[in-house]
Amino acid sequence: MKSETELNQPLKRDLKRDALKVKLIAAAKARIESSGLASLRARDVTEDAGCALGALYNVFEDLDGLILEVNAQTLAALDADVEAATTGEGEAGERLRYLGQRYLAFALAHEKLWRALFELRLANERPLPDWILANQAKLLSHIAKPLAQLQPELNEQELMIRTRTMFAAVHGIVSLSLDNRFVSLATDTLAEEIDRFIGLLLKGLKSEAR
Amino acid sequence: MKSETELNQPLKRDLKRDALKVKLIAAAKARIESSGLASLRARDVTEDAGCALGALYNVFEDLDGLILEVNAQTLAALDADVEAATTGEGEAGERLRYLGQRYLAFALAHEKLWRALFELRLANERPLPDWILANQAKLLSHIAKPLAQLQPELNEQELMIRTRTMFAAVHGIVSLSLDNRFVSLATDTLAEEIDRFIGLLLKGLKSEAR
DNA sequence: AACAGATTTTGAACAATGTTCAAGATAAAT
DNA sequence: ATTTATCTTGAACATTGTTCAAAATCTGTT
Repeated sequence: MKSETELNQPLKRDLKRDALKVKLIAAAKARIESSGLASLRARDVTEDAGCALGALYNVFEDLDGLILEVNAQTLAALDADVEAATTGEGEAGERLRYLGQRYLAFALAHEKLWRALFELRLANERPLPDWILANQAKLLSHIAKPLAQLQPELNEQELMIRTRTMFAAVHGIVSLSLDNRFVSLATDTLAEEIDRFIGLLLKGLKSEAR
Repeated sequence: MKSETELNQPLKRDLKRDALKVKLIAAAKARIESSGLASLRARDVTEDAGCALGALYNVFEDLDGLILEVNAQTLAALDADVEAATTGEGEAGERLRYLGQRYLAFALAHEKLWRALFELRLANERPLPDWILANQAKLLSHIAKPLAQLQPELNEQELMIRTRTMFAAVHGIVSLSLDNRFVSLATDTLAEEIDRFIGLLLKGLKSEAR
């Protein structure tokens, strides 16, 4: 009635459900990648995935739920991309500069998916799910590690705040540039500018440290 | 046929048209201020302004056109607010720190209107109108002036880029903080964090200069 | 195998919303 | 006053996210 015998193999129903979930996420990701989040349509996605319109609402709470899954994958990809920048050896400042370049490179290479991370606004103040917050925290930890080396006197709370500030600053530069808001810039000039900017912060930190 | 006599007083038609424009902008501004850009509705605005739904499309190209006007007013208000930070005397670095505080204060005081500046995404890559770009340039000039004093060796092009970078960084910090307002810092901690951050940049600049 | 109960799938229908347009109202020019 | 140009109106249209009742499918039991 409620489930199969105690030690259970997956039900066929659940397999289909999972398969559909995967197909829907893939379809949504492809759509966002090529046309951007703003033009994502429930009908397009379900057609691409080969299911009925209503099926989306069996598998996800709503369209936002589906988008969140795409964003989770994007965050995971960004994390993998950035991992190399902190695992490598090298001086902490160098690693931070490299992180900045990686972040810019990812944003340029997957612009529409990357933008979707920040464009999604959940309705009625619905909070982000925990697993997305955890992914974000993991990303920030890649900045926190070298920063902690540069500023060993910071306690955990302070380190978190400085980390977030540093990320937000670089993100702001990348974001505003790709928006073409205010002023626009060639991409290699942008890379240089970010490197110079992080270098400036590092100089500031060093002159603070002594 | 096409217009009244050569030296013309304003036509009654144009007066009405202008009055309607003003009322629509005021209504849209009030709606955004209280509920945010995302929940702005053409029907709400026209009802508030006391005109028919279709009238909006006589006066503006579309709803985005109306929003652009609200954003223009917000930019103008921000400009007025920030003006004091650069006209006052004081060392250039001090002025930049003060600018950061002003920017944060404005964002906090007019959060929804301020967010609308960046949330508006024009359809099909329609470019921002020139008069909005000019407003933005004027704002940036308030940063450029003290920055030029600190880095007199920069040519105009470089100065513009550095200015934009500095704005984008501070904007990123403010923006991300207000986005995560559940997890975020208390507003006075944020103010301190921004001041410290700008101070760090200034330290970097000084150690560069020598 | 066959049946009954539970679950899922489907797509038509609904509600919300930006935009258009033809007809009536108003203003301008003659 | 009459004609011509323009504006105003709100019903109608197109697009979209979401729901729901009926049909299809799956699961456990006999």
